[in-house]
Amino acid sequence: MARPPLSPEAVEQFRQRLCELAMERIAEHGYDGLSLRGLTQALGCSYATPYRYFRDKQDIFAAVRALAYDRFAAAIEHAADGMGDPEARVYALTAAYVRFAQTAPHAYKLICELGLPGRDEHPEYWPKERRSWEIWVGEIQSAVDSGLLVGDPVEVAHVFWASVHGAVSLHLGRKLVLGVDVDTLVSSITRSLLFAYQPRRSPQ
Amino acid sequence: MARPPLSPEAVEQFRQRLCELAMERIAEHGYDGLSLRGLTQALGCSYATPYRYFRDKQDIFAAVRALAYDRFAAAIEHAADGMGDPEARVYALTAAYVRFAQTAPHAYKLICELGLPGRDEHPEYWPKERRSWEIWVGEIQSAVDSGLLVGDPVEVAHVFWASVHGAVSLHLGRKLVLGVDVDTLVSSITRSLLFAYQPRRSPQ
DNA sequence: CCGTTAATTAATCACCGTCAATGAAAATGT
DNA sequence: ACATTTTCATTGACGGTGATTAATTAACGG
Repeated sequence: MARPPLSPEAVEQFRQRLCELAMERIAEHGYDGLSLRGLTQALGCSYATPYRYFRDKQDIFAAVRALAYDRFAAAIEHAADGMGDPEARVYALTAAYVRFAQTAPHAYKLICELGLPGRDEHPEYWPKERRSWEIWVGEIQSAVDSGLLVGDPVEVAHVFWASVHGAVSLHLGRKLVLGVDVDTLVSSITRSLLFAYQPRRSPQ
Repeated sequence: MARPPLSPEAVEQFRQRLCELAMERIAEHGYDGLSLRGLTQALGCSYATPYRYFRDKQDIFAAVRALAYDRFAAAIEHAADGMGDPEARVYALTAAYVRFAQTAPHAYKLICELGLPGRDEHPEYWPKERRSWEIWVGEIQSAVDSGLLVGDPVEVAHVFWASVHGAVSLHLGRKLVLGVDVDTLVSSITRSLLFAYQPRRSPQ
């Protein structure tokens, strides 16, 4: 005999919409550059409305981070599905990494670029960060198992990750010199590293 | 017959001290996270004092950026001086890059990590950014000229830069998995890329 | 209409950049 | 020694914006 509470779907929909916009604004104007007032204005609601869906601003940040982590993991998890050739799998993995950073630069910056505060205080995201890393190192592990690469999988995974991330980072920061695009750069990096870590008779 | 103005050295000293602190705070709390009030409080002076040494807040940002760029260029410019072996020169270059990021992480973040000021809005720093890049690509050019590496120097320089920057970026962001340190990671990367771009009989 | 919930508005408190007014400091001329 | 003059630095105030909460209004189902 009263107005019914919002359906859980409606709640989730609002949270999703807010997180999406918040993610963009954080990636563009930095962690401290997000204001509830500007956010709600762009969202078309009053600046007190989010307090029905989130405890406070910190809670919004937490939700945004969770969203970004989940998307990143999903983007690279099935990148190499259906590919039999080990080399093609590695190329697909690094290409998927770049594609994610290009199609969702805000999410990528949020994860790998901006050093978000609360990283040490909020350990609830350690598992999500760890999962992404395990997907990545697992793919490198398969490449080693298949005989495509040699070396300690963790070390090789770090080298690949650092190099690809570096290219993506420079691209997002507009540091790449004119005429160089990130796709060919990552392709060159992948090819070079595949060559460097290939199995050979006489170790270097 | 009056109180003499501050000596240029004293002025420069204050500006230096302020820029140093501002650099730290910008790297930690972001470009917009710097407040004159907190800055001056940590500096031990009143919040109006900086207006004797800088026009406004924008002017402070300009000085901080100039300082960071100059230090970076100086750090890598003479990294390979006195080394005759081309391979040793490349190792010295990447090692100097990492050492700068470790000893002056705030300056490094300001230059390569936080892309906030934007070289489109503030074109006065494009020359400084360009100079650093020219030092880097010049060193790679020498390696190509000496026969250590083959390929387009600009492309090779990008690959080396992206990879080393990626390792440094992950290190500063505390993303490296426990047990992996950035020095050995960059060493591995340098070794791998030197191997990948070495001259060989049968091109890949 | 009533009760309940959602959403908006108003209000509180804190902080920031900037500048005018004010006080302190220091060297010179007497 | 003292007053004067120029410069330095602090304080206080203003206009603006931020987060957050209390009070108010609108929306909906019985």
